[in-house]
Amino acid sequence: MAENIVQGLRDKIENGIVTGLFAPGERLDEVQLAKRFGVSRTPIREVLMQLSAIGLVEIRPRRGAVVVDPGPQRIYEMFEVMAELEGMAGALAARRYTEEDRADLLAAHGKCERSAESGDTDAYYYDNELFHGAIYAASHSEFLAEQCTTLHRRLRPYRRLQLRVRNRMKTSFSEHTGIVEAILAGDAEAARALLRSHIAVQGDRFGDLVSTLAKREARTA
Amino acid sequence: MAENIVQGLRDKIENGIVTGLFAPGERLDEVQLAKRFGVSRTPIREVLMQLSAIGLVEIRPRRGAVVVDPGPQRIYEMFEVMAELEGMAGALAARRYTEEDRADLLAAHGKCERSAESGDTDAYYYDNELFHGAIYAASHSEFLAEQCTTLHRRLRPYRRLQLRVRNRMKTSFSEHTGIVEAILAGDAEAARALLRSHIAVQGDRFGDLVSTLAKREARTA
DNA sequence: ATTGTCATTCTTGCATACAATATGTTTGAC
DNA sequence: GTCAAACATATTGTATGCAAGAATGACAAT
Repeated sequence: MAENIVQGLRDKIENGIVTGLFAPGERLDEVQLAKRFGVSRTPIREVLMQLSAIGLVEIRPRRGAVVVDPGPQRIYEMFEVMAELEGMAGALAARRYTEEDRADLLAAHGKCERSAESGDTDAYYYDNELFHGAIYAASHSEFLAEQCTTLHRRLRPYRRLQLRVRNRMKTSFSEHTGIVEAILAGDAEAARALLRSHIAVQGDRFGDLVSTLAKREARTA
Repeated sequence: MAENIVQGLRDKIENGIVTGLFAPGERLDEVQLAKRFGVSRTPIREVLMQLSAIGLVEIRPRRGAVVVDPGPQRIYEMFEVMAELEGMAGALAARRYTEEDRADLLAAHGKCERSAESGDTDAYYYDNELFHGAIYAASHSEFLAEQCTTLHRRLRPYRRLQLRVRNRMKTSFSEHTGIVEAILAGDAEAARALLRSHIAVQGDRFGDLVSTLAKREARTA
């Protein structure tokens, strides 16, 4: 019974938020959650504080915790920052990647190819995470990798929504190919530019995102 | 007696870490802190978890919390990311600033000028924060501003050290001038480049940082 | 009928008690 | 004399209890 309880709970609740089990705006009652998971309120509180620090929930003094519901504007901003950080990771990776990094990157890219062809969005979603993780690792900046991973996690639900847009998966994969080429060619600025536009929610994609959000909003209301 | 207790404690302990009252690597004993601040262990634990989520302390299961001691490598990486984010904020600010932003930026710049001339590093440190805050605000990206502010806080102790290096304050101020000009001219890429090199710990400055860190290390040991 | 106020209830926030684990020290055996 | 094992102690992790504040509902007054 190490702190595993808290850790496990954190993952469960975080996952619940990410997958929509806990809807944005929903109130997270401490005793309810405690009963639900068969623990006391203390670990629940600690989990909620952690999630609050990450920005997934908001704790209003004396008024409990609610799942944060970032508006389209804020989600756009988050993607904007993510694009910049990923671009940076790509640029660093292009300059610093080792043989090992190269192998990992190609392996992840291969996995993405297979799941893209099979049309399995869930598989692609997972392999896509691997792919981006490989880039973070190749940047050889631990801090940057952590920042990217954290943001990636926070954006998880919205990325998932985006994959649903028609053809987004195939497009995404073909963008990956260009990114891999740029990195392996050691072209830092090309890698940066390609990753930026790969992540950024630009043009039509912003509209797609907003409308998908609206749909989900309607469903939960 | 709202959640002020936890909030107040968080500021106190965070500040203690930042100012060196709690040295890097120091163990943070829950009962000691509880006695010291006249509260029970519960709020202390909550504070420690929050600081852990921010990355200021590390909590090892069953082994307590210690003040994180990032090595030079990691500190360098943090500045690297900060440089990129500030550059981004500057670029956005150049495109989006309003009349109000312009006034705030110039005001902050003026304050920096006065404290730089007076040679007061503490005053300059504070005004410098205002200056950068004005840029974040002008970027009109709340999320980016939050990220920048958080990182800025984490890097606080090292920035302070840097100001001690001879002439750094004057150099910093003259760099500010260029940044202001680029932003107000609406030149996004110039603003980005100038801010990047303003923040980045490049060339000699990395050596300065490491040696200053080593000095401090020796002092606390 | 609507609105304002008061009271009750529910929930959070802090403290304290209890349980479990890790670490350090001591003792015994080889 | 040294190493290992066991026990004791100290410290973290979890539960529960108690108090204070906020939300909700009811009742009364306009």
